[in-house]
Amino acid sequence: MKSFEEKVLITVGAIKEGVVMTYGEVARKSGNPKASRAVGSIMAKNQDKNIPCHRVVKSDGSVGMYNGLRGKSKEAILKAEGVIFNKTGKVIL
DNA sequence: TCCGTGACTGACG
DNA sequence: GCGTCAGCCACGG
Repeated sequence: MKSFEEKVLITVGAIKEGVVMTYGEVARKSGNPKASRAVGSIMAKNQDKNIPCHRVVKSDGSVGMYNGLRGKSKEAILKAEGVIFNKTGKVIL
């Protein structure tokens, strides 16, 4: 039985290029819909090289607080990935 | 085992 | 539409 942490890492790692997923969705796929907070916590403590954390955003589509990259905001990265942002600066889910 | 922390979410005013 | 509050969960010490 994999730990919730493992499931989260796998789920996030399975996100395709140009696609974004909310913490809530990741938590749900990981088996705990209400563990959205835990998802962020796990990532923050365990930023896996193979985990495209930048493809994970908040439930409202905003990029969240991720600042693991030097000055590079998630928005710029996601745009490069092909993700479309609306004029309010939020990702199209 | 208990406590603190955090890249969140939903509800309320 | 925005700010605030409380609830939720997993991990490490």
